[in-house]
Amino acid sequence: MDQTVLSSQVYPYTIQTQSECIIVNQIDGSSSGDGSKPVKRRRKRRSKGSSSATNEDDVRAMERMFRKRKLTDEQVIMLEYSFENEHKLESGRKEKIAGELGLDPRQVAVWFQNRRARWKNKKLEEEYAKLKSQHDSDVLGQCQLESQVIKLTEQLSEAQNEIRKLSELVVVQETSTNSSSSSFSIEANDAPTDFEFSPMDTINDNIPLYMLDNNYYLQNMEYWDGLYVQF
DNA sequence: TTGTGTTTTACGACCTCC
DNA sequence: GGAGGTCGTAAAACACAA
Repeated sequence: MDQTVLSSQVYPYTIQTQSECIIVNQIDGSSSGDGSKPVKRRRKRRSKGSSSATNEDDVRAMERMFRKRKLTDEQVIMLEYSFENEHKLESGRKEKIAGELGLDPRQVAVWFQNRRARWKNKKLEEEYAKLKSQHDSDVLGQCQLESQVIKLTEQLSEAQNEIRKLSELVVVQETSTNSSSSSFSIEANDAPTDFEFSPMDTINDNIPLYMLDNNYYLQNMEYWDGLYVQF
């Protein structure tokens, strides 16, 4: 840890302390200057723009870098409290907070910038979780609907098979009946509407037949594939 | 103790607004 | 043009498992 810098908890750090720090590290790179743990020499930040930095710029950058240290719990609590009230930081407020907490206004500004970034990330995570939950729920609903479709399709298929069997049975009955004295037809080209049936006859004494338009129909019939068939 | 992952502090580059 | 914003990133500080 950078003990030389961290020993000063209140901004501004003395230039002397910072300079000592810089000098010690520039000369040695392995000592903090106070006999404590070695201080890692910080890598110079890469520059996106022009690389024509002067030595003065380097020194200033080093001084700025060596200011870094953790804020105290009290400072963080007060900053959080302030952030709760207002996420933006106008100039007067920044100066006021900095004065109250003994921080550099620049530190307050940076803290708010970082805090806004964290807040935004948190919001994004919450939004993502919400959307994911909704999506999962939708997928589940879709699965349920699809299984329902499969089930109903199977039922429909079974019903169609049943209809086909009964249709064939009716045709067989018709054929056998036609060979005897009574004759009737179950065929129809159009579905009759608004009619009333009354039992007129039976097939094999147990299937009732109904008369309409001089044709015989079975009980519980439905129009199916050009025929009236019973269910 | 050390390696590693996460959080915090700080900065540069770039953008917008007044 | 300056102040203050976001974004991306460096590096210290910290937590924690091995």
